[in-house]
Parts: sequence; structure tokens; C-alpha cells
Amino acid sequence: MYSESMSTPERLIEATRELLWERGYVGTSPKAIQQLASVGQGSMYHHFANKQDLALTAIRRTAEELRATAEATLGVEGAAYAKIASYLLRERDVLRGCPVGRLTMDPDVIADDELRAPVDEMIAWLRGRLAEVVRQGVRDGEFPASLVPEEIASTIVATVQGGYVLARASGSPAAFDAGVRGLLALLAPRT
Amino acid sequence: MYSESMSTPERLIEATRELLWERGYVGTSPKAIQQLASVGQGSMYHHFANKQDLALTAIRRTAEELRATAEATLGVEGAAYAKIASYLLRERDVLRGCPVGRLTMDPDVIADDELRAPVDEMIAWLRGRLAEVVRQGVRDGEFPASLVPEEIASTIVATVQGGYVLARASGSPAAFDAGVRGLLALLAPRT
DNA sequence: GTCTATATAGTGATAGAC
DNA sequence: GTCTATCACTATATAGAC
Repeated sequence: MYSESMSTPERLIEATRELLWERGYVGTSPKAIQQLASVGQGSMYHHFANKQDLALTAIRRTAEELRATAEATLGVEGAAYAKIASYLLRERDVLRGCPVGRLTMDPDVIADDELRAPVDEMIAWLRGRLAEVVRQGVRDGEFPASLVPEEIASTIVATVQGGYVLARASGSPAAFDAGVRGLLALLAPRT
Repeated sequence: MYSESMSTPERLIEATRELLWERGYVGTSPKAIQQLASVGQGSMYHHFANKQDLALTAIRRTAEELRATAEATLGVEGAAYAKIASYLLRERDVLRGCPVGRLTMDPDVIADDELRAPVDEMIAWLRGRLAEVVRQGVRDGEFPASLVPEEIASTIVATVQGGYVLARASGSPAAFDAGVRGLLALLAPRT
């Protein structure tokens, strides 16, 4: 239930973001969105053409938010390892999973190029941004020159996305933390 | 459409496995199962109490199969790194994702302890089994003693599970391969 | 064991009044 | 902009005949 101070379209978008995160696209019905947003059937279809249209708006906003969150941990001054650690160790609602990554398991999102696009872009951007940081680390002698920045970046993103899977399977955030600590140990500069 | 030589329950289980992999629990309807299995409504409810019952049978079988597949790569004689590489590099239908891991993103699976149990057990077993291999590697001096086997095992499983996310987001298996190569580079014994 | 009939609720909209 | 009515279809079964 969203504040009455929010406009109707705004409440619909926020309700959709919430439900997409919780239940995915296939598991989210227009009716559920309307109820969570306290908006009538007619209103919803006045502001948005259909479920896909609303979901697209919601996904784009969520992806943009995640990008900003990541940049906040990676865009600071400092050593590459420290930036990566900061990204990996930032506070997360682990058991809820990643609101963007989880959409990749949704058949209707993957089947629809328009819905998949913002998901793809966000993850591609993150891989590229992390590759930059790894490249800096190699350049500074922090990491061995044998490492391929794009590969390590993919490993980092995968560890996070997969960490959510482990955590949700076991019902505990501990599994996520274990995976992250393992990766940090592997990345740690040998002194 | 499954062979007529398979029994009715068998066709139902196989159809359910297929659909759970493709569309998840929330996205799979009894009707879709019946059609794929070429089994009538009445037949399905004769052999299985309901959707949950059938899904449970299907999930258990898939988990068991995955366990056997993993053991085939990890249970051989050889160095720890080689076993891990063999596990990571085995052939996979990358764009389809993991038939067990994907269920962790399904709200109705996570909300139902009975459905979650086989998923949890399979992933817990895999983490434990990989931890054993890492422990062997540490014992043999293949990996630094500073590594915590349970953590590295979690990182390995997470990289695989997350690799599927990257691949499906980008629509290409290349992202999965990149993540795996990055992890193998980090694990590679420094000579 | 399999089939058809029936049932309640939900899905994803469209139409038109207010 | 919002509301109610309506719609064809699907979801998830249950009941009972064959």
C-alpha cells in the first residue's frame, strides 16, 4: 500500500517494482498490482497500455537505481581490490535476491526483447564497469597481469547473482556471504 | 510429446520436469503438463494428488540426476584443480539455466518447505562435495592453506549459478564461459 | 485408469458511463 | 481520470460415469 501523496502512475510503478521483485513477471497479475497500488482497473489501463508497458517502466527504474548503487561503491578513489570489496560487501537484502537478475529466470521476460533489454543493459554495464576496475588493478600491479579483466568482472557479477541462489535455497544469507568471502580470498593481493 | 512406450505417470513426470525447467513452478499449469504429456485431466489427478505432488516428484528426480552428473566430474582420480575444472567445464545447456537453481527464484517454491527441500539438499550436497575437493587441494599443497574450503566451494557453485544469469541476460553462453574462465584463473596454482 | 462435466476464482484485457 | 460491466480464456481442481 503506497502513500496517497504519490500520484496514481507513481503508485502503480512502485507496486509493480515490488511485485516483480517478489514474484517475477509471470507471477505478477494486473489485479495484484492494482490492489497493492490501491488503484482501480480502469485507472491502470488509462495510464499504461498493458502489463508489459507497466513492467517495462518498472524494470527500467529498478535497473537505473541499481546502476547508481553500484557506482556509489565503485566510483570512489582507492585501490581496485578495495573498490571490489566495497561492491561485494555492500548491504543487501540477500534473501530477496537481485530485482534485475531474477528476471532472467522469467520465461516471458526472456522471450520479449523489449523486456529483456533493460536487464541486459544493466548487467552488461556492470560487467564493463567492474572490468575497468580490474584493469586498473592489473595496471597498478595489484593483480597479476595474467588476469583477463572481462573474465574476472564476469566472475564477480556471477558470484553475486549465484550467491542469491545459494542463499534462497538454504533460506539463509550465510551462503551468500561464504561465496563472497571465497572470492575475496582468491582476489586478495598475495603479499 | 513423450513416447507412448512410457507409462502415464512417467510421461507426466517428464513433462513436468521439462516445464519446470522452462517456465518455473508459477509459470507451469496442470493443463500445460497434460498437453505435453498427452495425458487427460482425469488421468493426471488419478496418479498425482495435485500440482505440488507432481512437481515434488519431478524436482526430486531432477536433483538426483544433477547430483549424479556432478559426481561424475568430481569423483574421478586426480588433482583437485583438475576435478574443479572438469566440473566447471562440463557441457551444459547454458541458456536454459540450471533446472534446480532456477527454482530458487520461484516464490511458490520458496514459500513451500516441501518443494524447497530437494532444492536445498541438492545445493547443500554440491557445496559440501566441492568443499571436500578443495580441502584435498589444500592438503596436497595445490591451493594456499589460507583458503577456507567451504567458502571456495560456495564461490564455485555461485559462479556457475550466476553464470547462467549473465548468459540469459545477454542471450549468449559467452558470459557464462567468461565467468568460469575468470574463476579458473583465480584458482590456478601459481607456478 | 481414463473420460467428460462442472465449479470457483483469477487473468488480462475492452467498452462505455460518470 | 476513475468506475463498473462485461468478456473469453485459463488455473486448479472435484465428481461421477464408463
